[in-house]
Amino acid sequence: MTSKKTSPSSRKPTKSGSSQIDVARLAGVSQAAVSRTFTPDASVSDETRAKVMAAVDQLGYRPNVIARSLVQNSTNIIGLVVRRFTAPFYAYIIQNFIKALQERGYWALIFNIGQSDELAEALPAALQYQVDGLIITSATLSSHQADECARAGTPVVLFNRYVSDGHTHLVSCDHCEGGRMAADALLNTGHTRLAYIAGEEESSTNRDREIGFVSRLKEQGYDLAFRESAGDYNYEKGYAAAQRLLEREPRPDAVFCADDVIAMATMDLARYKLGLRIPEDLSVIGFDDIPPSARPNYQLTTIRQPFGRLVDSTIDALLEAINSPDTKVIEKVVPPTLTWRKTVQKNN
Amino acid sequence: MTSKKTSPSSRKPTKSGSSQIDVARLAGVSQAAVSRTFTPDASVSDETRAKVMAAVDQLGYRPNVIARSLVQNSTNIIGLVVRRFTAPFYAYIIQNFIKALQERGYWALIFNIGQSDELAEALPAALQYQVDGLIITSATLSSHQADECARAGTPVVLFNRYVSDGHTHLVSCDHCEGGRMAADALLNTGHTRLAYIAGEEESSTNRDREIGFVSRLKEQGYDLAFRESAGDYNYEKGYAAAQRLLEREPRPDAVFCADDVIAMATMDLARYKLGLRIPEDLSVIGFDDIPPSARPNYQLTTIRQPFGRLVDSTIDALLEAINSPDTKVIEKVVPPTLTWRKTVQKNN
DNA sequence: TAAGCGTATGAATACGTATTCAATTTTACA
DNA sequence: TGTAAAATTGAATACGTATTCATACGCTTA
Repeated sequence: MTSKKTSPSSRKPTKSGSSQIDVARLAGVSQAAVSRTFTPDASVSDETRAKVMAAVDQLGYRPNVIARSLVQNSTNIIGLVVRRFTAPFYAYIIQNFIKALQERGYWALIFNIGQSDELAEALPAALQYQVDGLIITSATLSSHQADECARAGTPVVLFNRYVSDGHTHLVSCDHCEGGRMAADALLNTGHTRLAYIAGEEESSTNRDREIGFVSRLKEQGYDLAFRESAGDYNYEKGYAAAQRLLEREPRPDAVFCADDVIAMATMDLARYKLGLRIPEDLSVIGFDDIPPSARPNYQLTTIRQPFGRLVDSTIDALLEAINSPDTKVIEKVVPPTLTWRKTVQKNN
Repeated sequence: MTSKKTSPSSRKPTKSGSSQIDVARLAGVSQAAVSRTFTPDASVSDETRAKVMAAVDQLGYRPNVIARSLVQNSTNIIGLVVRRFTAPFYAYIIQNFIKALQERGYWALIFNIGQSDELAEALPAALQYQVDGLIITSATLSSHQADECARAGTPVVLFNRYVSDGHTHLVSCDHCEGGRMAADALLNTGHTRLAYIAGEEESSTNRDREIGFVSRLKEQGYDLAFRESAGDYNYEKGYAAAQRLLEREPRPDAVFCADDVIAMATMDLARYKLGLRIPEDLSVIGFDDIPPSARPNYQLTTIRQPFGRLVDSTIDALLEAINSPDTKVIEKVVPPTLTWRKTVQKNN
């Protein structure tokens, strides 16, 4: 029983914790035996396993996942690049991602970016951490960045950004179709003076929603009579935009808001500042169907992004790409649905 | 130039990416030289650094942080154990944690738990990932769990849970004091029939807020005339609790809600279901001061938890514990402030 | 009892990096 | 120009684990 190797007590003072070697010594077996005890389907006798576990308990040993990751070339960590963290829709999405990943044995390393271009800093960091895969929400990958990921062998799935370059996996709600559904909902109920309040102008989600909305109006022989821009998906800015919109004469009789938060701001302004009745004096339709939209005093009619399907599809796509690296590019577009509540006037 | 060592192309097919050895070969230097090029303050000549960087560019090499973590015994990852992820207050807190950590060179590995007892699963996972430290929100650490962290040498800071066992670092808002402030605010404005709507009964935050509120009432010679419980920090349950509360006769003239979400639900019910005016017919005071409370149609008077100070203090405490492991137990209690808006009647 | 085969085991090696140590080169100063 | 000091370099080693390979063991079957 030589003691040439460093003992736990002679390590750096910061971290204690024993290794498989320590366990092996105490149990009177080899380090390999300890490793096998923690490896499913490995060949270990009940006897050695028992000896090992006894030593494990005594030392309070816990496997070092970092070391395992190094040799197995897989961390079981998924990088989650995230913007607009506190926006209700994304708060739900992110939580669902994390939960769904955990259920499949992965953990989420979060990269919070303020602006889309901060992706340039987050991406290298994620790759250096050897994440098994990457989910990017609300930001676009430049072709250079996509290359970097490819070189690192790290699969990426874009969430709710549609960029069909034939190289990047993506899962997105069909925002364009959602815009069309909103148009249909308003036209079929007899509205004629239609308005759109935009969210973040630079985002593809905003663009697609507007394109779908306007193109359907044209198809039916209508024009977009009013347009205002909040400039961001944000209650305060939405409130201000609604104010600019509704002080015009004549007023629109229906407004499609780029998301539910803006829609709620519009409703609050219309009702409590301008004294308008909804939907009698003004119809409002939103996008997302976040939980607050169902509250009694909103009862917002809105285009629903199907949370669950979006999250599941994204994770499925990512795991597929991880497990079969040569899989062809996945571009999944999920249709939204219309949640009909009480903010669109029916009997026009 | 022997080729005994495995070349990148003969590795597992899943991940490519070159190592320092590949770079060293191409640059005609030793692996140590490459390592030093990426180590701040290491001694490398401009010449070799240049050769190395050229090879790095050519190969698209990127350091493997996992391998570095193994040898340096430090991952630069902080585990963030989180509940009630989508509650607005926590969404903001979590985002701020992540941002503040990133600014200090750390990354957040998220562990989402549904119930407090799921900590039992999350904790071992976090420790196995060799996180440098752990922040636990809205959940309590059993003494056994605290022991496990101590054995692993992983510092822990509890956020907004007060358990003075003399062993666990913690940072918390002074919820008890917040309750007292709410009581003062209502009593000083002449209210006499006071109510409390509880949130999650099992949580220490709810308990402390109520204790502070009630004890101050007693001090001033008043009793808590009404009590209802939502059972959770949640709009729908808050709405239902408010309904039970406000159908009683005589009604309270002021209600302290365990958090802003419940307060908003109470306001909505009172105004739009019962036709009450706020604050003329009913005063409402909340807790947290989340951004929506400032919206024009709420203008909620509320006890503010100082986001920034809480987050900074928590991270300071954690980094302190990481860098000087023998630091004595930190128990930082941050006082709340009163944000006076328009939901408490003044002229009684 | 002997042959045969599956099962258990430990030694050795690899993963990609940082760091110590000794040797070498360069610089600074007289 | 010579010498001491400083800066640079590469070989070797360590971090904690999984895994290959060869060996030793135990059991079944004839």
